[in-house]
Order: sequence, then C-alpha cells, then structure tokens
Amino acid sequence: MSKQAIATVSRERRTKVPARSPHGDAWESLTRTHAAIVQRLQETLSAADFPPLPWYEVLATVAEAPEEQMRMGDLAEALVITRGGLTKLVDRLVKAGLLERVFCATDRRVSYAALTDAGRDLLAEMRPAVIAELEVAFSANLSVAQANELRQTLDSVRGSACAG
Amino acid sequence: MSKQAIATVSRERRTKVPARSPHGDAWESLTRTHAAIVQRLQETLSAADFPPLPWYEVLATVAEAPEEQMRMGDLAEALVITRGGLTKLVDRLVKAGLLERVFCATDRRVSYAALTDAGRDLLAEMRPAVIAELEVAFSANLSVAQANELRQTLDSVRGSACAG
DNA sequence: GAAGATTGAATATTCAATCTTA
DNA sequence: TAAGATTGAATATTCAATCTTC
Repeated sequence: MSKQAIATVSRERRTKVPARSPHGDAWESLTRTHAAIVQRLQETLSAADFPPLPWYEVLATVAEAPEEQMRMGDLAEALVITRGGLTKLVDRLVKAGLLERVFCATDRRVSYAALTDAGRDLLAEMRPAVIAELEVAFSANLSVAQANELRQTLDSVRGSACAG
Repeated sequence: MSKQAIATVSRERRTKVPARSPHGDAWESLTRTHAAIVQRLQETLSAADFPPLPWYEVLATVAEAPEEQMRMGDLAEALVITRGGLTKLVDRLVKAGLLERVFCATDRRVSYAALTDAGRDLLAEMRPAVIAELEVAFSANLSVAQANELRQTLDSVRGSACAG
C-alpha cells in the first residue's frame, strides 16, 4: 500500500459528510456575523445599563408602526418569535412601564402593544448607542452604497424565505 | 388652530425617536432574514424528526475541525454562545451519543468535544435536509456568484466586529 | 493568581393546552 | 369551529460563583 493510499484511508472518515455548498457557506457567514453583532450590541447595552437587546427590538418595531402600536400577533411575526413568547416579553415591558396593552373595541379578541411616553423616551436614549455600535461594525468595512446593496440582497432572500 | 397644525401636533410624539440610518437598515434586514431562515430550518428539522438546529450547528462545526474535535472554549467562541451554555449543550449531545469528551493529556484543564461515529452519521443525514432548505431560501434569488459576494461582505463585517 | 471548564440559581423561551370572542 | 391571545409545564440560556490545573 502506497503512502498516498494510507493517507486516503486515514481521511476516509471525514469524507462521509456531504460537501459544503456556496449557499451553505453564505448561510454560515450570515449566522456567525449575526451572532457576533448581537453579542457586541448586548455588551454595549449592558455596559450602559440599558435593558437587553430584545427590549430594544420590541420598542423600535412598535415605534415604527402607525399610532405607535401593533397587534400582538403582527408584532410576534415581525420579531420572528412565538406568540406565547411575545406575550411574556410584552408583560415585562408593560411591568417596566415601557408599553401598555390596548384592547380593540371592534374585535375584542385582539390586543395591541402600544408605546408609552416612557417607552418612547427610553428608545430615544437607546437608539444612538445601538446605531453607534452598528456604525463601528458596519462602517469600517462598508460604504453606504454597500450597506444598501447588502440590505437589498438580504431582503430578497427573506422575501423568498417567507413566501414558502 | 388649523387642521394642518392639529395634524402636526398629533404627529409630534413620533418625531422624538432618532432617524434611521443605512447601516441600521442593513442590520434590521440582517437580523430579520437570519430569524426567518432559522425558523424555516427549525421547521424542516422538526418535520423530519431531527434534533434542533443548535445540535446541527455543533455537529457541523466540530466536523470541520482537525481530528473532528474542538476545545470547549474554541467551540463556544465559534458558535458565539457562552462557555456555560456550551457545556450544557454538549452534555446533551454526549448523552445522546453524538459527541464524546476527550481530555487533553498535556494540559488537564482543557477538554475537547469530539465527534462520535453516531454523530458523524447523524450529521451526514441532516446536512442534505439543511442544505436543501438553504437552497430554497437562497437559490431562488441569489446566483452562486451573488452568494459568494454576500459571504464576502458578511465576513468583512464580522472581521471588524470581532476585532473591536 | 490566571486560564479552562463546569455547576447552580435565576431568567427566558418554547410547546401544548386553555380561554375568550368572532 | 376558527382566530387571537394567554397560561403552565418543560426546556434552554445566561450570569456569577466554584473547582481544578497551569
């Protein structure tokens, strides 16, 4: 048996795993980059004695909605978390005075999460810290044009991902 | 007070929140796309009676490492989770027979998570399902060239994010 | 003392079951 | 019966403290 053959045998175990793919590599990069930035944002918020990142995401999402309020189901979908999880997350923000529940008059099944004055104020305080950290993460390597291109690419991927 | 003025007042509350930025928009798209794909992958794995996504990520990461084993600390860093969290995650995979702990002879503080035959087999089974789902998410809208470009862009962002 | 990993308490998230209203 | 939201049990994750080895 030649040296070459021996090397092949010793590597045999590793060859059972299917080969990587360009799309798989893109996904790995996406998930690692996402996790790395999330970690940085959490450290930033924690260091400034701000609430955790999910609170910011809730406040920022509700703030963008008309009337600064959103149906629970829509909010859960926007944040891509379960309905039950959102109920408890909103519970905490309500307890902290950052959101309030508003009940729909015409359909009493639905309830809204609505931004309070305190919630709006806190978001206004947090947003600059978050944006500054994102600038550090993105600006160093991405022009505004590149950032827009990235957003467009990701949006198109998500469009297909959600359509299924 | 004119109708116009009244409309302005009623909208006043919304103007306190700082403006959005291109990099902030890119981040929002990144995090939403990530969450959407994670959700799809989890549904795919669950429907096929496979273990959850974090298990796959552990197996796939360890499988790429030399000797199919990684130090706990390095693995935690690669997956961007806490050391304590990784210990318990690996505990579960060990209990399931997919990984085994290997202790370093020269430095008895370090331990490795090593792929077992069963772990390698399961990864080989899961990978096609994951890749197929990623193809659905990515291929519909991204050429291979675009996928590579996306990966490169994200890698450069992460490079700066980790350097900080 | 510092590095590497683990453990226990506290917190957060999911899944399935439940409740209310349309 | 179905839609919308909530609750409780089970699971997973973090944070801080601990243990072992360098």
